[in-house]
Amino acid sequence: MKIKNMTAATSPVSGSMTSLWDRPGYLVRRLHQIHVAIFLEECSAFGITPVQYAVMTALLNRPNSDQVTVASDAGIDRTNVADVLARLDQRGLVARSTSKTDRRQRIARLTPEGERMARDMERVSLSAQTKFMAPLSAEKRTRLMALMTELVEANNEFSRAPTRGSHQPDK
Amino acid sequence: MKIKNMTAATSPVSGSMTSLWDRPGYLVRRLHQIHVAIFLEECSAFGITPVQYAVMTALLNRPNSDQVTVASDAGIDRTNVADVLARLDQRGLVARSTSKTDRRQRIARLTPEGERMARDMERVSLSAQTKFMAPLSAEKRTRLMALMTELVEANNEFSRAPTRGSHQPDK
DNA sequence: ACTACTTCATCAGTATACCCCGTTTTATTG
DNA sequence: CAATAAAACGGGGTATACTGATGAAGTAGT
Repeated sequence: MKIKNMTAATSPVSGSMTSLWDRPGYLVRRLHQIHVAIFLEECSAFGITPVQYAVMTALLNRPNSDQVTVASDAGIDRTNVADVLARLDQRGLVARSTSKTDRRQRIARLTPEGERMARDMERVSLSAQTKFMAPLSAEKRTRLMALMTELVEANNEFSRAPTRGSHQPDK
Repeated sequence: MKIKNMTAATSPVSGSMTSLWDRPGYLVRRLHQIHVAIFLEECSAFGITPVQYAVMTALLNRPNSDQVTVASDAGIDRTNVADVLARLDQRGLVARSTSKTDRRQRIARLTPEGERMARDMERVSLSAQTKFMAPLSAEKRTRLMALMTELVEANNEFSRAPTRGSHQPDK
């Protein structure tokens, strides 16, 4: 095909010529896009999306959580969690009930099938990670993970889905 | 606030206890989430989303492109570009017409208002970038950008919206 | 106890992002 | 040149992600 460097030829633009590739937001969006594509391909046998898997993992680590807790644990918007849980419920992977101590809360937990599937998916989830990070050397992978973690932690408050909990015992 | 390390206390889970924070996909998703939130806040006066801004930038750099070219330049799915262009068209920021040389193609270009807004947005776009990357030192910012660029380039093929062009004259 | 505030959930609405499928138009090939 | 392949677009469908509003249930202040 060879369509290379034709921007300069066809662009009558004057000054800045800002490339999208210089923008962190563009790179982050593309990275997200790529990861979702790889994850869906690797996990096509399960028909589970990355967000659904995050929710299932959150419920695996802390069963019987209300929706706010799940949202916080999984880093997902409150409103969205309800939709995701409804889909998982409909597939029989999650069960929901009203809390007895606080009748506002809806408590969610994995069904036996859901728990089994969550554990089974660990393998393909790992292979998706591996495939995603494969182009980088081991050292670069470690550095990237550290930088992303630092940036997410520092900017946590800006998201509508801030995690209130701890992923680490906090040194 | 101080809600720390309550996972271990409430989780009856046995073996693996995989934290979401160890998964690159989770970090990438959160990073994307956070960036969108910051961008929308900084650019609230314009009412433009990150994707819409990417499309406008693509049209600024290469006017009169068909939708496939815009999709490739902006790193967006083909189907999605049509929706975004329709919204920008409706707001009078973009004009569309059928190509004379290939009647399958719909050619898009910025209107004068669209071009003015795209240029005006450069300032707020930059401040959104700055705010997003602020928690990292200058050196770390550079490293992160380099790592993300490398990973996007290497994994470009896996995305549904691979860029066919070049952001660099290629070496 | 009554009011005011907060919290949890839900609904409606918008935008992104992708899929599959079908139609039209162009390009290719036997 | 006709049959076939390929490309561009659109429609229909699903899932994520967030805003704003509403209502229900719990908490706190007076």
